[in-house]
Amino acid sequence: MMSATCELSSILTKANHAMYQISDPGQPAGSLSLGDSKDSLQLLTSAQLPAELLGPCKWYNTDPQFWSKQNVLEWISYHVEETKFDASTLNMAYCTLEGSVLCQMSRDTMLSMFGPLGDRLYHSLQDLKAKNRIRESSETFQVHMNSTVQTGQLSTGSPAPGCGTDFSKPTSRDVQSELKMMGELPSWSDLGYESGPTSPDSLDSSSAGMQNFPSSPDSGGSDSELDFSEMRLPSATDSYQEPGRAELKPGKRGRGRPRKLSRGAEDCMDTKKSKHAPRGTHLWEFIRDILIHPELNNGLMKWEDRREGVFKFLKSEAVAQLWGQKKKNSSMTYEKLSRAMRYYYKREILERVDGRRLVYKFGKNSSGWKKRESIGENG
DNA sequence: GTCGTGTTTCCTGCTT
DNA sequence: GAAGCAGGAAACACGA
Repeated sequence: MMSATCELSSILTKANHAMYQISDPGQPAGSLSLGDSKDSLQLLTSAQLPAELLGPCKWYNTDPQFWSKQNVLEWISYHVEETKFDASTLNMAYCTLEGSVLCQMSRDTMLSMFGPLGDRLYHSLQDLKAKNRIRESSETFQVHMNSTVQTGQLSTGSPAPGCGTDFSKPTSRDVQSELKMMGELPSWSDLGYESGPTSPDSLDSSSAGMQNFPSSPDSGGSDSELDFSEMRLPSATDSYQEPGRAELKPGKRGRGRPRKLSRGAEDCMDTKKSKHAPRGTHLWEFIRDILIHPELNNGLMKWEDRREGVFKFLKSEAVAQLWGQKKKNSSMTYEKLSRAMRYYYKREILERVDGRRLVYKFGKNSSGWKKRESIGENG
């Protein structure tokens, strides 16, 4: 029971990680590299994604017959999230079947395997099979049309969900150039969380070379339906001086967090804020998740004493940037992150480790980092 | 609208 | 001097 929960949680977490990956790694000097990460996680559960954003998900656009285990996992994770299904009741072995195997199953078989979720999964599978059959034939038609009429952007007329591209949104190039301006900024692809073309946005953006723009949820319900507008990185104009702040005496600012842009201005930039956005994973969970995936965290952090929950930041700023990516806050720094970490002392989620820089320890109110709790993880 | 929570931002002072 | 730590203060986002 626990293991299934943890595993699925970890899967969802990985999906979450995929979300952070916002550009192809330019591999700046000193940045992280994992080598070939093609086989690494490409999970996209899209918990908060409306169905219409799922079009570009790899599994969505692939005939279930050809689904890899990864696709199957993504698909199941998506439905788990959508239905708020208790993942602990799932047998993880069933979640990593090949698509071809899945396709041969009867409804009853799926019911017995996935319980109440089986029915939904079965119908979803049937729908997707049908959809992909239709699409294949329409694509064949479209290829023909493209070669005949060079429109550049020939609409199929019945795009997959999520195809309603807003081309006014920043493209991957925008994002990437912003990233370059920021200097080193490891993304989850750097960490091995290659999201691949599973992103709901990636379909549309593929024309701009944007294959890896994941979206998605968090393990705990995410704070985000990610899209380009939200992943926007700071431009020169973004280092905002808040209204009112400028009126303070020069050289010295007032205490406290400066006000952000006015509502109106904010809305212009970020229309999605109005939607309810469940809280994302907390910082400590984010940290924990990095730690319990040592094969993927690629030297960002390490355990000093796994049993005791003692860990160390190896690339503090990189972790902060990653956290910033997750929170869509490109100005995140280790200093700020560490302040948030220090708030955990009071709540005993973290404990102080005196005299050691960049070293923290999980406290009694944290969970999921112990080996037993993070089944399937090493470290 | 209010409140609580969980940050985020900035600061000062201290330590390594 | 730089980086990191500690913690105060205030702002902000979000859910209840």
